[in-house]
Amino acid sequence: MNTKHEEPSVSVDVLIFTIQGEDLKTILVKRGVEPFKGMWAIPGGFVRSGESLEEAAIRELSEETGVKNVYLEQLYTFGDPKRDPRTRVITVAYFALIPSERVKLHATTDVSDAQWFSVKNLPQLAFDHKKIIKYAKDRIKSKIEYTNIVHGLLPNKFRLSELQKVYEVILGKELDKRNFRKKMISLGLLEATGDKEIEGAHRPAMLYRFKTREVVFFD
Amino acid sequence: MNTKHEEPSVSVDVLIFTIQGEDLKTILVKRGVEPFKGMWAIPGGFVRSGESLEEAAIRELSEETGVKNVYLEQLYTFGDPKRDPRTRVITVAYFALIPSERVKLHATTDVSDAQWFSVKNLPQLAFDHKKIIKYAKDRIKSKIEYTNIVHGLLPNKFRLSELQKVYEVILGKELDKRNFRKKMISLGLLEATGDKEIEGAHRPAMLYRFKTREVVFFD
DNA sequence: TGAATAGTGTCTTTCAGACAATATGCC
DNA sequence: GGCATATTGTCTGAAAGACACTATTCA
Repeated sequence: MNTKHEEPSVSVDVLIFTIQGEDLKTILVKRGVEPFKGMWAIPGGFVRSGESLEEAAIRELSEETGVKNVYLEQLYTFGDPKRDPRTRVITVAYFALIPSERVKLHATTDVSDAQWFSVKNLPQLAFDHKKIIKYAKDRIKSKIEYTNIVHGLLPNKFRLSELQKVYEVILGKELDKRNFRKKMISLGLLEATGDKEIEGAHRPAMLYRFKTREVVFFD
Repeated sequence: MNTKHEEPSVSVDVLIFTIQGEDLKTILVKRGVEPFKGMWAIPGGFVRSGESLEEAAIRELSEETGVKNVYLEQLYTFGDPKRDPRTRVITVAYFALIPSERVKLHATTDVSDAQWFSVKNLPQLAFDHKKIIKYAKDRIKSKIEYTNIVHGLLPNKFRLSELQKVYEVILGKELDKRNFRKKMISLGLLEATGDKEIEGAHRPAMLYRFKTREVVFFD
């Protein structure tokens, strides 16, 4: 039997998400090299010899944004032989969630530009990256319904109305305030900090935090 | 910046599951080559140059069992640099579900043996395969709760009591017959075939089938 | 008629969802 | 006092879960 295999290259792509205002946004980089030179793409790079896939993802994330210690999850591995028109590249996609306050961008050497884009309004994308982003959106959308991963998108302390807004943006629909708060409190994953946030000419809000930043499944 | 990357090898491992009696079982092969020669392992092999990951998984599945057209899903990609003690191998794990009636085994060239094992009673395994099997069990366990993938473990027509047994084996607990049937029927995914199965000295059971073998999410 | 599995209904509790008024702080 | 956001409870309907008896077939 033929067990020959020409070795494919393996890359890691990292979808970096945050919430800004009414939008779920993701970082795209303008490619400085062929193929698809000049087009927008998900940040990524090849896996180095000593590093694990997750380490590679953390490295890419750090190169792109400088942030560390954020929520990171393996999404899916895309390996269609024609997804890169030149050579065989299998890519392991990860997604990261970062709080909007920590949003910065680093310029890196092999990209001529990097920018946040609303996922509702994406440019034309290199490779199969459109499909990958859709896959990530679907994963996040379903997973905030039965886990606490939303903590990745929020600062340590937050108002319940901020939390609700994140859900509304990701689910793409408005939620009832009373039912939302009742549900969130009853899950037992939040604790009131005792602090209040004074933000304007109105009643200040109690600040909450997640008891744990570990992933908890509920339902 | 150093973008050098020594190319890792990429393999596809396929966890093949079925229900037999009271057990969830999976196929393991005895390795005929180093590393871990003589130990049991999940069937797998290297991805060939022209084929997609899923095609590679289908090929492995077919080599191992001869079955085609079964439920197949990408599980996770394992890429720790030390998971293979000799060379760098990144493996994309898939799992397949096959109905117990279609259980057969093919001997293949690079294994000296292949056998079904209850996942409750596994031998020592090569590589990180113990972890991979646990990951698959957890995925199946959670996914039968909100999708119809259980159809992959059943023949076309089946008794509701068979269906219930599959759930009980995978979830590891007994279920109430009346509530189970009420729930299954109410999901609207089943249809009565009109046929009955006569099996012994007792009332024959109505046979049902899934309206579709596509994956349907519920809840 | 006995053995074995199939098939069925009610009650209670829990959770989701609709819905609106009062509270607090700053200006 | 006016403005802006925070905070809170009730009712209803749907679904989950506990629970036991009758039906059918064959030996």
